[in-house]
Amino acid sequence: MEDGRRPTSYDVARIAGVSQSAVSRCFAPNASIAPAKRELILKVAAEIGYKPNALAQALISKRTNIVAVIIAARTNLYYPEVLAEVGARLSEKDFRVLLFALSQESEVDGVLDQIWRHSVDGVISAARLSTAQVAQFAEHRVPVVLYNRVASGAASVRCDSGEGERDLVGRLLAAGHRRFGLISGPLDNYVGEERRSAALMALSMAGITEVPEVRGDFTYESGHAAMAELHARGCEAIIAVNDMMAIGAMDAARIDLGLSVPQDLSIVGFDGSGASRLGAYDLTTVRQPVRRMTEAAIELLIKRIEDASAPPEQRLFSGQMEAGSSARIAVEGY
Amino acid sequence: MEDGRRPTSYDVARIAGVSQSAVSRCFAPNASIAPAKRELILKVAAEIGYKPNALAQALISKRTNIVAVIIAARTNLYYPEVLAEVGARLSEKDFRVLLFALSQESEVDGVLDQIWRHSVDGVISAARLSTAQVAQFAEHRVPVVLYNRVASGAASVRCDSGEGERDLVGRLLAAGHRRFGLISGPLDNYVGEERRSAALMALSMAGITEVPEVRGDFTYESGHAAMAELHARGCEAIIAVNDMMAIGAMDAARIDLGLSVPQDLSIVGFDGSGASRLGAYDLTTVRQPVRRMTEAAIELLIKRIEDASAPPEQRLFSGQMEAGSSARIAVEGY
DNA sequence: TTGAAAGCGGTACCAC
DNA sequence: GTGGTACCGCTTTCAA
Repeated sequence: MEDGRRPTSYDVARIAGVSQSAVSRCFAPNASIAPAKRELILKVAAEIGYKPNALAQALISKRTNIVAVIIAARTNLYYPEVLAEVGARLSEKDFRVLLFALSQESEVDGVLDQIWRHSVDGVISAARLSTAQVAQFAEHRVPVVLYNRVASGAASVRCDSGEGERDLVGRLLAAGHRRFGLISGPLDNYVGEERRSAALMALSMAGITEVPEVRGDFTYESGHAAMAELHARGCEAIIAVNDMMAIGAMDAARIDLGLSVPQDLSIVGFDGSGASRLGAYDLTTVRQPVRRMTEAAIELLIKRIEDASAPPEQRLFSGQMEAGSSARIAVEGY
Repeated sequence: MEDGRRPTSYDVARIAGVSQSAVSRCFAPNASIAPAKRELILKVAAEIGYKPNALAQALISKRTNIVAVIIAARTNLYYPEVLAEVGARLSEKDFRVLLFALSQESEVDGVLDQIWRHSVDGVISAARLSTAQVAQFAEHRVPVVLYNRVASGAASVRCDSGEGERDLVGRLLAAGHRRFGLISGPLDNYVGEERRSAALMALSMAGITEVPEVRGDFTYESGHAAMAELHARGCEAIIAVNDMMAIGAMDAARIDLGLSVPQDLSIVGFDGSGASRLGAYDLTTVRQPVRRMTEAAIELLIKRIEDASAPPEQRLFSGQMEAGSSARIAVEGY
């Protein structure tokens, strides 16, 4: 076997004195093979270090046991948590992760191309997909589950940003805040816009329609920059649509503007990402149930991989308000 | 073609009235094919949506264009930056990433098994590999590049923690600090131990041999917990072997112990991770040149993929001291 | 239970 | 330049 190439099932067969088919069956889930023969084959296989070639298996069985994970860069400065969870859950189920981390949403088409070529069994997308792109999944018969995104006809798992945001705004209102400022996200981002409109809607129902708004790009820097402007416009309660921008705003408020948080200014975020829990920030935010969400995403995906006719289900989770110390809010029933 | 299966090169050949070989050549890098025929084939291919099957290509050509990336969980609470860089650089070179995110270092063996089965072209490992494991790479003829790890006989790219740590300690000493405390990492972690011994060595050369030490696990929480103990033992300059622990220590110092940083206490970290730059911390640390390091890792890897006989090179980078405001240090030549 | 043989969808080498 | 053909390493009938 030491001739350089890796051992194949034929090598095992030859040495064990059995047919190649027998070797194959030995490594199949419900083989029909005599125990003694099985022992022998496994022994030989172990000796020469034989492992089934995943490529060859996939080529014929039409099953790669690979799931592609697409993640948009900007969207999730907090994605490590999601990614780690997804990876762990998938490997428990014996799936490997082919990762596509986009730096631009425009790269999606190229990624899809690769996905088709590699015949992945399924896809989890935390990047925006157009209707046309979602349609391609159906054409190619590749199940997809969207993570915190929506698209008609596609399965999805998401955290109901609207509900969480309304909760947050309601509590800020109940605590007496009236001069709000909004740090929103890019126009093309689904969750950002969902949170933005939920916040504005909740405010307008309380009679507050003049809400200074600055659009950021989910980064610390953009939140930091937005703060100065909102302060100049008299805002006393800042609603940022994600945690990183809230944290940037908080630093700008405290360090650059010399304000006390939450005495002079209340700031809330959204996500419950790692950074929000840092002691220096202790952000009041809405935590997404990442673990439950990733589990659901994988459950939905595997269900659709195993039964192509399963309908594309949507799962909605609610976030958990985390009362930090970055905002004066009403904590109890308000 | 609408019979459910995806089009193959035979389908294209049949419709275009050419041989299957011609179709194959059409999609090969330096085809030898008549321009007119080429046009025709590409047109038909586009019409029926043909894409070469990566599995079949890989099976015969022995090239998957897939690189496995192994990342250990604890080690890199800052790995998103590394991962994003690696992914971006690899896709520029037309490689896909098969991601293995370990939650336990012990999972490495299982991961290696998957790696062999999937015939990846190369591996980048930011997880510890035993000598035996490194040897397996050689046996399987899979090039590997270690990221911030070392192992004899394996190519590696790393940031010289020793140099950076000595620099940091030297500056703390020059600023007059004498009562040091060390927050180190797990015993089995290479970079952690390298930084730890560099710090202790530098201190001992300055005549300081009594250095209270608490071992953490690279997390915020462990740094936070370590602080109380070090403070109780009279430390006034805290050296944490990574940023997250330094940040945890800083919060403990300021919030729980009511100390002013850096007036009462100096704290330094290591990595230059995203969190260190947050305004509330503005950590004095050593920044690893992540971008240059990932580029080097990929360059080394691709070189070895293309020329299996290329010797396993080691590249060492130096970190850049970032003078934040978390420590009183000597800034100029000391 | 077992082995022979036919593919899976390509690449590569071969005469022509 | 072109098509024929062997073959990559496995799964999957099928007949024995």
